[in-house]
Amino acid sequence: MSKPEASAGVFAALGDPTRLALVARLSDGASRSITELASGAPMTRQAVTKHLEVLENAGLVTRAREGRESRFVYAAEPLNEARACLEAIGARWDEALARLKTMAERD
Amino acid sequence: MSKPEASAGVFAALGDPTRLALVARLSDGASRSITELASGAPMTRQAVTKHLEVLENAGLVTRAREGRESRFVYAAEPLNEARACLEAIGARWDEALARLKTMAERD
DNA sequence: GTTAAACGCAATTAAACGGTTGCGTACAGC
DNA sequence: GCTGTACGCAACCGTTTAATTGCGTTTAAC
Repeated sequence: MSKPEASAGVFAALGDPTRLALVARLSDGASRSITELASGAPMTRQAVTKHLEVLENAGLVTRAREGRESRFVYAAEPLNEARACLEAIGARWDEALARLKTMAERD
Repeated sequence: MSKPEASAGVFAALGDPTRLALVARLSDGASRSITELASGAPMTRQAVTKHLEVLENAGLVTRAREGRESRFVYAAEPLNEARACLEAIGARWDEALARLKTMAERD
């Protein structure tokens, strides 16, 4: 399982447009090399490399060295935990709304 | 609706343990003052104030001035959009898995 | 074995972040 | 009207972040 605090790291990793786009792009399950991911991005390959390292440290992505290139693959668990975290917060809110509604009807 | 890039700001706001805890705490619908939220936190009231401003700018929280105190209330929409964003990514991943499974069974 | 592609490493820079401190202001209560 | 509470503002500081640049290394391909 996961403490809510552990998800903060995942959110921080997703909290950058470039990285969020990288994750979204990789979520189709295909593995991609760094230059492949960097082509079309408005920044250097090195910058993309750093973003990928951040994602890797957050566990959102896995690196596999193949010959002369590093290929990255999406990893599902951390994002699922983050999603569960948001759903827990949303559920708490929904229950609060339900309670308010009940109290309003009780008038 | 929302562009995926818009959710990055929400993730960035949630990407700090203190702020994530604040949001979780406020998700019960109750409004709380700054000192109320700062008491028990391992930092200054000013630090908490800054975190609340970040959350407010991300739209995750709403401030209402009441007399001499600022009370903060949870706002649901941005987190729901962020949740939808994560679900979209997860769904893409699930579809990819399903495709792989189909191809494996086709052998 | 040269060459060019794909990458890693290190230094550097500007800006943003997280946090503190000090001080001034608004306001509730006696 | 005074006093103390709850804030807001602004300066400041150390650290982290995002990004660039330059250079070296590995490896595929001819």
